Amino acid sequence: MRGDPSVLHVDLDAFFAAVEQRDKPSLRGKPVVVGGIGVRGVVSTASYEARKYGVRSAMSTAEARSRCPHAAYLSPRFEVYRQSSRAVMAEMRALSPLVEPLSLDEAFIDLAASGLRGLTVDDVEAIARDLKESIRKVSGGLTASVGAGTSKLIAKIASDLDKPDGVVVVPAGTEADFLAPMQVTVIPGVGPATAQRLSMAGVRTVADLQQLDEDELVRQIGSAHGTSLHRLAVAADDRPVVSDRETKSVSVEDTFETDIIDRSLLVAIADRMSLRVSERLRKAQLSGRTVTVKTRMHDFTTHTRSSTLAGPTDDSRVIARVARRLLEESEVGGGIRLLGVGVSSLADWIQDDLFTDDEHAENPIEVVELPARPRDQVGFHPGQDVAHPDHGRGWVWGSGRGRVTVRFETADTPPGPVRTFAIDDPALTKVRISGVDADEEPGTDQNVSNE
DNA sequence: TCTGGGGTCCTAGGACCC
DNA sequence: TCTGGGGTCCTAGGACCC
Repeated sequence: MRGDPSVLHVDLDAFFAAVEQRDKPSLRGKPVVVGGIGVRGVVSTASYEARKYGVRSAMSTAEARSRCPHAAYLSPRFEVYRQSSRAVMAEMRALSPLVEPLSLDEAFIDLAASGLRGLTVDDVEAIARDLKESIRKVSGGLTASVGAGTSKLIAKIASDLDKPDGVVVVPAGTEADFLAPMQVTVIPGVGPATAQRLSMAGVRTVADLQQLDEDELVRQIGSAHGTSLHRLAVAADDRPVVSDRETKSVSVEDTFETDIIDRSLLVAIADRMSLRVSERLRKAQLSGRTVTVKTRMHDFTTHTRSSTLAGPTDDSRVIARVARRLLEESEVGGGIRLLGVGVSSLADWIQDDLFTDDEHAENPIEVVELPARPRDQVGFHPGQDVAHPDHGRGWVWGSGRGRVTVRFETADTPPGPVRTFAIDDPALTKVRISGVDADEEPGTDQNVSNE
């Protein structure tokens, strides 16, 4: 354990909402809620003005609306948040080369890695205030809260104590006493289920936890969790700050406004998800061997099915074909509220031409507009790709009674808006996307281990 | 007014191998 | 011919985080 409080945890205050208030002056000083705005939406971030009404992260947007009807409800603009996040992280890296981002709005900084030694509480406070000032400058006025201590655990907990816009430095040597009076749930990793188990053993505060025998703790909550929690309770935390953590999985999922029973629609959605997963793998220069399909039923029970290939792939057609097979094996029952496709067992190298298709690798998605002949307008089926001059590219969600419903994709909110057209609307043209076409049999079966 | 989307890590059982 | 023990891989599910 280090002797000075040289681990910093930086947390941007109400990040998504703060960015929206920064960019739209009319929202400043007013309640702002960023998250899913549909019927099954959930709050990502509430501004401090909205929190006064009891609006919280992870709350359903419906509940947020009933608590604070006059707030502004906004869909997240991830690309904008990513830009600000990059600028803020760059300021942190100017302070120390060892920065570990935890999400867009949070990171650890190890000051020892920049050669600073024997830092006093005053030194660290001054560094933290300078950092907050430079963050404010590069981000157009965003505030951050900073915690500092001799370990990640202490820094993380400290950053939460004086939000927003605060600085809390915990002196070396005072860590166990600092933690003792707090609820066990302040320790990251102790959620509702663990708290419930601990409570049955009479443990509510960290002080209670400090008294508990390690063997007893392991019996209550399992070996890995018990051992680490026993150490964290007495502030024995030597986890290093690690930059460049490797990605372990890439996935896409979507909760539908209403449950879906139609298997052909589910297949069309799974194909698109496979395409998006493939695009993200390629962008990150990754490939993976295990494809997982996730389904959430109407009653919220969640199932996963996975299949591991003989070698890694980033090919949308291979991913889609495995996803389809896994989906076929999945129960649809009374309807599915969520579908997801993911790839894991990642390698940072890509299986070469032995198994993948050259032409496809170079042209992962190609959009070809077909001429709009009247007879092309009939026979829209779920998943059929279409284009519209005013709305861009989209795909058929459903059709019937002379109308066709199209879902348009936008860069920031992938499920995109849904619009309905007359089935003979000449502006709506059919489009073909190569890549995951149901009728193309790619014939790379040797890639699938258990076929 | 029911519960997002992107992840990480852990557990447990079965297959399979030595 | 009644029965081992360890290691690794795969699958499924669950807890947790932001």
